[in-house]
Amino acid sequence: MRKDAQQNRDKILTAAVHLFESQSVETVSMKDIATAAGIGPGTLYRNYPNKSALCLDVSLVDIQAFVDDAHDYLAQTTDTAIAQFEQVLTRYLQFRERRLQLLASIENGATVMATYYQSDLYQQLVAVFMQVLKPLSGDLKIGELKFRADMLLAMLKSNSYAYQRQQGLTRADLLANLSRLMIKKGTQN
Amino acid sequence: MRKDAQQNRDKILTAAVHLFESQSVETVSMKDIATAAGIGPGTLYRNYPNKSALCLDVSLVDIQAFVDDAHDYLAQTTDTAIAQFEQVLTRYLQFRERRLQLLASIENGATVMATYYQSDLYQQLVAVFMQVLKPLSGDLKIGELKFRADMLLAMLKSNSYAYQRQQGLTRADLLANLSRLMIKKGTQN
DNA sequence: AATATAAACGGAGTCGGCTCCACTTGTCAA
DNA sequence: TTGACAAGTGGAGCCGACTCCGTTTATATT
Repeated sequence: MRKDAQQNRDKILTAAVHLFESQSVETVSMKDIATAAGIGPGTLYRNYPNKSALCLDVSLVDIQAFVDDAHDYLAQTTDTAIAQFEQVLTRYLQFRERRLQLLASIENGATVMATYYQSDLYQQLVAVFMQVLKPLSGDLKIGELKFRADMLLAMLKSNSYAYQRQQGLTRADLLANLSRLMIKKGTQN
Repeated sequence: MRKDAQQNRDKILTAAVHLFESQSVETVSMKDIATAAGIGPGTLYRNYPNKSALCLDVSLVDIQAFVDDAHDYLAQTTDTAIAQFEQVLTRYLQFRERRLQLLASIENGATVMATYYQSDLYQQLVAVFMQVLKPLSGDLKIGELKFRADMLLAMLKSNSYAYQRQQGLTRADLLANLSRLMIKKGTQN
């Protein structure tokens, strides 16, 4: 990779982060980002095939931070299995709310999501949820556990928001419902 | 409503259905539809605020057909509860595959989805799944049952496709995983 | 039938995502 | 150092979703 190309990549990311901080993601156009980075639209698009991909790259660090935070928490906690599940879920929901717009933009991009699902980071995310689901679920084959973690992440996507839309379903209700669903009686903690 | 306005509404729907049959939904532009219907873009957009809304209207009849079909099946079946659950889910997945493109377009429109969730039709859809989930789940409060039905629908949305992306998860696997999750031992059938 | 008017029309125009390609520049071999 | 060329650039331009508004028309009233 040429040195100037690397510099441009950095400039894009910095510009995008700044713009996304000062305006809503939707109202920031790709042209705005290119201009702020001091480059042309063509260059922007050679680095990122579409807006969703750029949003994903901007968010990567935050997603990784969530995963790391969850690992730290799980490494040192003495909470019950249920409390761990609820704790991790709560943090995930908080993270999602903080990055609502970026995540919505990412999740609307079908091709971007397809590659994201293949990524190591997404597998780490799944692994975190598998870890907290495992003690709740009795003895489950690994594939089944993975399925449940995957399902959880799918239903919490921004375009779903089962719990937000269903008027009057609070986060506490969501947690309670999910716990009840995932817990096999007699096997927790 | 003026008579000519009603006629235009009909023409739009007919034109849209025809075009969606002969090309992919994505490649049909709103202008194409307007032209085929013999009206201007302005008129099209007065009837449907966006493409997603039009796609939803085109799909309404199919969704209703699925609901009716499921009701008919449930009214006359003697299958076990598990078989009923799998039967209804299978038909739903088949319906979704048949209308993949339309549903994807609908589900990408956040505002359209928000109103769809409020609609009677969506409530009917939820009710169908509540009906097949109920005998699997032991005694659940109505709210909890509704939550699970909602969750199911959310995870099966086109932009999720948990099962398709997770390479090598067949429809049979999906059914098996969901059954295992939803069945409370000792209460099925 | 004539008229007033609200309802509806349609197409020119805006805006944003994205592409294409003629041009520039960093790099490396000689 | 210089020349060749792959790598990279940037902006004009396309296309499609969606809006705005001056014009037309159905219909209710007289």
